Amino acid sequence: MTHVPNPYKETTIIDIAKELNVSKSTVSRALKNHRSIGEATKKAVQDLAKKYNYHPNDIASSLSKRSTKTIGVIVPLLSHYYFSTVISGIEELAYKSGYKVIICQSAESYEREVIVSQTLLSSKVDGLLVSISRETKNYDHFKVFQEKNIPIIFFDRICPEIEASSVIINDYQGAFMAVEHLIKQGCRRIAHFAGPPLLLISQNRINGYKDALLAHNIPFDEELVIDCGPGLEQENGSQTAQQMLDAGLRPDAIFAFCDPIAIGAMVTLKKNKIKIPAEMAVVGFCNEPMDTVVEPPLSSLVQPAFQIGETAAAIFFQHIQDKTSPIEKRILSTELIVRESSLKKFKNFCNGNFESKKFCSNITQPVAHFKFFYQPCFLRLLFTIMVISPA
Amino acid sequence: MTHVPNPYKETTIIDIAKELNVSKSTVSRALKNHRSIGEATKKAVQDLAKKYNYHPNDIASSLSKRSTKTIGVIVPLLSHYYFSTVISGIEELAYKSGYKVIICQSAESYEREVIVSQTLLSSKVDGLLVSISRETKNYDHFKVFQEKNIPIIFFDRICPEIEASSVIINDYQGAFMAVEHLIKQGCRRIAHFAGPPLLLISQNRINGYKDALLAHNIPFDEELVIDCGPGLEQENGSQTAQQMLDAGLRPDAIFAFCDPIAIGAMVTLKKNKIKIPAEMAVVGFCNEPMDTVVEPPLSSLVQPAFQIGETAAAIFFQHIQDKTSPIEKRILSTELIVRESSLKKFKNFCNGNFESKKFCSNITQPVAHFKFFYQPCFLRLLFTIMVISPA
DNA sequence: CTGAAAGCGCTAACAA
DNA sequence: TTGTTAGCGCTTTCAG
Repeated sequence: MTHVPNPYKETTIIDIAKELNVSKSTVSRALKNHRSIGEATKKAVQDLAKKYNYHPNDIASSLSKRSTKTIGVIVPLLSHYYFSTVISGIEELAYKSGYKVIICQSAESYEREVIVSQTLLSSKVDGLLVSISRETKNYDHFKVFQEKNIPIIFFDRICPEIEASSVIINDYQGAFMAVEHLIKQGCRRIAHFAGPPLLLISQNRINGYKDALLAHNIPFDEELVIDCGPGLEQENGSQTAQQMLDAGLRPDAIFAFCDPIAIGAMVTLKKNKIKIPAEMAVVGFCNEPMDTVVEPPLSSLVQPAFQIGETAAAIFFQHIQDKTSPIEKRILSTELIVRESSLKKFKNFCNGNFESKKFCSNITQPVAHFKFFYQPCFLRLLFTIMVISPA
Repeated sequence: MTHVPNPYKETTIIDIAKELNVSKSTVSRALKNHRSIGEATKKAVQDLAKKYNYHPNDIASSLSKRSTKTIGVIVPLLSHYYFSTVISGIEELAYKSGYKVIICQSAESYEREVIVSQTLLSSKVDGLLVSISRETKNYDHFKVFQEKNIPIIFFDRICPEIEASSVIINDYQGAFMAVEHLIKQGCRRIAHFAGPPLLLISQNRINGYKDALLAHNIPFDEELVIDCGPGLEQENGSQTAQQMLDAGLRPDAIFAFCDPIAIGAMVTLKKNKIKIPAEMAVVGFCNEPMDTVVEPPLSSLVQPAFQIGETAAAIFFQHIQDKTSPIEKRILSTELIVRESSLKKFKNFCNGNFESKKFCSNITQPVAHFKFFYQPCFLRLLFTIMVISPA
């Protein structure tokens, strides 16, 4: 009597085994092309699997292998270009290695971060890649992973308290370059629209900002470091800029924690008829696509999102391939993209080669090559500069 | 002799059961607060679980319950604001119901779409939410889900061949409204930068475009429907616009398939010193944040991404709660947001109330209320209009 | 080259 | 209120 698979039930290796009068181990092996299985049975099994539209049950396999081939990812917000691009980078590598990716958002909430990390723990992810929420200051929910020997890699917004692998960019250097660039443009009172104070990246950027001033003998003015409050969106930048103006502050440049804030600030400045960059230059951070759309185009620092994702994933694979592989802290260098929003003097930029060293005099780390990333912007820039600020 | 849990092994309900001299079923029940368990044992179990840092193994539970409490999502690209926002909507509902979300990108590739859907099948997702890739024309990989009674809900880019639930916006109506609006602005030669031809949304938008022309006795000119080639990015819009100009075509308006294309086109127009909207008006589709940043701000049609995600998830929950619940095809209405890029005549917009009926004369579906969505843009618009095109 | 059997950790029907 | 037992579908040692 032939075995008829129940149409309301998924076909399993047992169904195939019965039909072929072999054991389920044989089927299991045949299905994954195990070399110790005879060609004939192998083919028979595979054909029947196809015929019955068999799909392996990864859940069962995970349970028995004690590995889910899944990477958990926690980001603050998915709808930020930066984070979704990081995820693409992670996914790309994961995909190539046959890993799945479960993505969770903390929505910038500590509480939710704890909950989703617990979910991920229960889902038995093989590893965790995280960029922490801006509220997080207790890290116990991450320590659990380490106790269970689940590799955890932080990216961008890393965790200061935990000894774990991480991949970040050189925020200090980026901020330093941006501010030094502004100084070379002739700016002397440079405001910084700062990021969420708990985040290391915010602190590093402030430090880069301060040190660049210091390096150029410009006194640091506490008043010019302005907190943008909670939120990293355009409206926060707009509000902060308005508050600044209302307070009678008139810096000649703004270095913003991130691009949306910079763009929001630009909106306010334009509304107040302040000329950018002539009266106030602006530099952002992240080099988001929007930067080339706003007018004038926004100078910014590259955060190689895709590469950051890839790197984080690569470190994860390293850890699971070699359980003893040491913690790795990767620091990617950043790059300053100069666009019109911060370009007061035209002459500096005409001679083709830029001395990157000049831009980063007292940074020990290797310096990113200073170059024009987006060709067309240079052309447009020529044009616009000559028309708008003939200086 | 007390049972000492192996530190190299996760604590399981068995460990707890042994230590407490109860059965593992009791532990299992106590852990989920089953009412038939005595308060005393319940507390003992829960305390010990905490002490041992017990975390349930969802894999085992899934296997035994034959449900993973997981929703699979396939989107073309994560790094599009639209899709990541849809996912946020899905996640929000999923999260509230204790469901996980596995997100996959097809990267606009048919081949990859097939592979990830197979992965999701093997992962035993309880349901699948999909927006298909622009290459997809064979749908067998989705039919498998239906054969296995796994609910599948398409959103935005739905699947014409499969009888499944779906949530889309009224693309036809949106296109109609956009084009009618342009006509009311005095435009007579309106070009359409069309989307990927395989997608239903592209076709619907073309139809809306055609019918609006028809309704206003403007002859349809094949030449003015321009394919943007593969890719929905800014550069595609730029190139297409340049090709159009090079071909000697000078429409007085462009209605683009999506915002990045519209913005790309605007860049080219500006480069060619064509005044927007005076010489050429532009309307996009999706109402992305960038629209308010570009100059002049871009008119567009709202695609309520978050709500689309929520709705798709809601339909999924409906399906799993009631296996027999019928297929549901939800059509959300869209809304035209008028900004400066398409506002040639000021007078039309001064009297407070807009007659939405006028804007959608021959559409049977209920019409979205035509209103200003983004207040500040109206103010800025007043200002700019008066300065730039005093008409 | 193939099979038997013992799990992986949890659930749930049935029994007590 | 609690325990017994039989799985869920697959992997993997060990034995043939």
